[in-house]
Amino acid sequence: MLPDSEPTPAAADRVTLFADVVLPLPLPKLYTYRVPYELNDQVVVGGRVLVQFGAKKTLSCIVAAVHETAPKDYQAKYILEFIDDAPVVTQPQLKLFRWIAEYYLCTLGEVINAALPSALKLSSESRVQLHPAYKRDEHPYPLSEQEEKIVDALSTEEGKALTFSEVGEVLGISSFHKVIKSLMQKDVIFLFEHIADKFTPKVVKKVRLAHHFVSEAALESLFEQLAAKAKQLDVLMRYIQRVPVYQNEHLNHRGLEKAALTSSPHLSPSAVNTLIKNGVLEQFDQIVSRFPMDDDPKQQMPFALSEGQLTARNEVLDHFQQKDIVLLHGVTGSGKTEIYIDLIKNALEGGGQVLYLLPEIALTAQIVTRLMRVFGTRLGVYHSKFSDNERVEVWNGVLSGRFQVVVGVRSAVFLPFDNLSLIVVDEEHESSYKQYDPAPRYNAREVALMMGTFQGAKILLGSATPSVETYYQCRAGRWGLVTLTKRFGEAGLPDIELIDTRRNQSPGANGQPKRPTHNFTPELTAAIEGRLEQKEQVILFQNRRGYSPFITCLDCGWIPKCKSCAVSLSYHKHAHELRCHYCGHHDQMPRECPACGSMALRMMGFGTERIEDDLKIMLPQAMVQRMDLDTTRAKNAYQQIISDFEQQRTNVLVGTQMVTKGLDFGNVSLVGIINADSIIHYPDFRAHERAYQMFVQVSGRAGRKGKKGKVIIQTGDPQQPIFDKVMRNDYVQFYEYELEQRREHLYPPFARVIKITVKHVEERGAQETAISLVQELVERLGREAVLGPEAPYIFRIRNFYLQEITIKLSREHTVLKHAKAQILESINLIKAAKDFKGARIAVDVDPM
DNA sequence: AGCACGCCGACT
DNA sequence: GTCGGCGTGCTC
Repeated sequence: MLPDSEPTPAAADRVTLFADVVLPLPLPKLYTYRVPYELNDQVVVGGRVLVQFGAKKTLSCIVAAVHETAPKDYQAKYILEFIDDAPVVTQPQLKLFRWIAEYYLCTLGEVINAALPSALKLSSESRVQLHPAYKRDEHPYPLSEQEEKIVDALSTEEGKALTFSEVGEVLGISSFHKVIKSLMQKDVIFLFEHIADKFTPKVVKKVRLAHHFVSEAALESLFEQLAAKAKQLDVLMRYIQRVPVYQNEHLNHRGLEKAALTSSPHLSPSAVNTLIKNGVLEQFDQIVSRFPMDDDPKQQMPFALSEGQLTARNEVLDHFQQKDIVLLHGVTGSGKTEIYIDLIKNALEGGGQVLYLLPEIALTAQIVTRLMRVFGTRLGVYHSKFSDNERVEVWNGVLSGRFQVVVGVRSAVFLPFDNLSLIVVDEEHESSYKQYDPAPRYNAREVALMMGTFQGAKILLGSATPSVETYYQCRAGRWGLVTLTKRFGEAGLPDIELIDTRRNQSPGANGQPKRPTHNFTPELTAAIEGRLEQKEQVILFQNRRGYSPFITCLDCGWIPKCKSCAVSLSYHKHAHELRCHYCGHHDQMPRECPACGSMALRMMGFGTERIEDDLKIMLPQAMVQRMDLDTTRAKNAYQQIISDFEQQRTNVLVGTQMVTKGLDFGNVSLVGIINADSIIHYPDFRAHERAYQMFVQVSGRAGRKGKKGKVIIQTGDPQQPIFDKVMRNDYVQFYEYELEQRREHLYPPFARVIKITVKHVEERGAQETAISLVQELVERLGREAVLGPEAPYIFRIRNFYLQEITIKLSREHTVLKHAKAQILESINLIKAAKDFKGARIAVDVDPM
């Protein structure tokens, strides 16, 4: 920066820079601000700046571009402040984010919002301060009691400032705005915006021996002085035991965590404090990483790949010579993880970064621990249960090069990699790679593929049940394919048995088949019992949580429904309440029917809670644990359940989808699917694919480490062709059948699908908006490309009525790009028309 | 997303 | 007569 006194350069030399910034708001455009001349050399693309937006708001945003073109139609405002001197978002990231926004039809602001840990998004907070001209004694207006309190609080020191919430605390009330307003009118205080970095480093309290005691003589006399103070002596002894101060004064300087002295039961915390007070120990703070650097890195676990794994690894490497993308199709339990680890090591030796993506739920301690053992502190983990501060540390660790390997869930694709050489996408078929609700509705697998292209990285996709789209690319020869057919350690694939639940059904009073009243067929019960006797473990899969999906009044047929969604309320026995699984609304369980007063309320259908309950009654010796959304909400609950099952403290695990994914237990010999029908009957072109994947994946949990497992599938319709393919374990046959279906009905991979959802508080509003939107779309894309509008099965969620429009497009890139522009145009047209004001329109590219 | 501007009902 | 409801349009 130039000092004020220096003459400014001649006008001709003086460049005026403008910065296009991304605001953290869902606005379609970038906004152009002017760079103050003195700060020209400070502006950095990817750095954060502070700007005034609108009349009131001060926002921090990311600089996306710097140029010299002054906007024609308006006067650009000045950038207020530069926050970073180095980019927080790198150039490769910006390029990727732009691609995401373009491909998934959302704004760059939405991508940035999803990408940055919220601690990197600065927030401005209003604060108040005493007016510099205010003098208490000379002030003309009288102040109220509350106003006096605020003035007192602000007068404690020069320039003291309070946030709004602190003002609320001082007053002890929450309605403080009036008081602030009045004080401002009287010119007692003024308001200003304070920008706070939300990231807080982790600090530990440490203690060390005061400098002048670090000698044998000094210590001896200290011990004499403390001879009568046993508690203090204990503390001191422990300290010297842990920190050998004689050997190395430097060790004393590094000190010891205070907690190490205060947490032990026979050491007195107050004695520690007394020592600090008397100057024997010094207390100090140290900033530490949330991911501790291991002082002595654990031994690298040497492991040898089996012959089959070795061959597969070499095949992958061979393919990488010509192709950038390879699918590793390995049956469950074939040991794909070891191959990944070997390839990651290989990639790291070449000096590049590695990203290892996992679907949300499979990110178990299991895999992380295995990777930790090999990669030690070079490994970063990025996970949805991480706190914001932890995320920022991983982000910065990638930027600084500390983390060369990152294991993470879908949002890990946003991390600031700039030199990726390998991306592993494990369980590539998983739908949790696709973000559903807030935009950006991206698929991390697709983003990873694009990232690979941009950074020249190789991509390894892995799955036992690859998505049809992926397998199609391999068959077409564009991507490499490596197949592992043998299970690791000679374990055979499990036997699969179908049990017909209809056969077990007694006919109802009028001869009609009743709803199933049993969730366990005798075959399943006997099998579970048999396995428990053998001290083996069992996994039961039921795709519904809660106790029962709905309840009904036997006298009048009343069924409780959610007041904001078109679904019945599920009964949760544990909480004894009715819950909506779509909006979270919950009601008390009624004692009697609110419609007719009858007491005959009956639970209908079976959720995981009920399976757990019934099993405990049927087989009291079984130790049953349930794993679903309700039991895994706490931060470590998931891990706890897994480790209990792993250590065989529990022997039956009942759960939803969670139990199907990536878990790896040695002693499970039986897997039961309680009700397969609910999985198959789903109104969606991917229903069969999803069902196939789910059955094969959950079956894969049975029988490992040399034991042959068994799978029991309960269904009311054993003739379904899908069972045949699951039982033969013939992926290729499934694929070919499914591909023909897709070809015939023109679905992916033969077409690209874009789903548009129109939401409106009124049913008519949703319908009319959707119809008009379809008209616009048909005009631009042709009749055959546009399907709908149609109300989805659950046609109302959170008080919004829904209408869906499905667009099918040719895969050709230029056509696709053009079509997306047309779609945006249609939507903007509809949004601008005032008849459709209340409508919200969401676009989902490649829905899952 | 906010927030200001603006045009119609229930209050002093 | 005003206060305030929230519809719509703009923010560099």
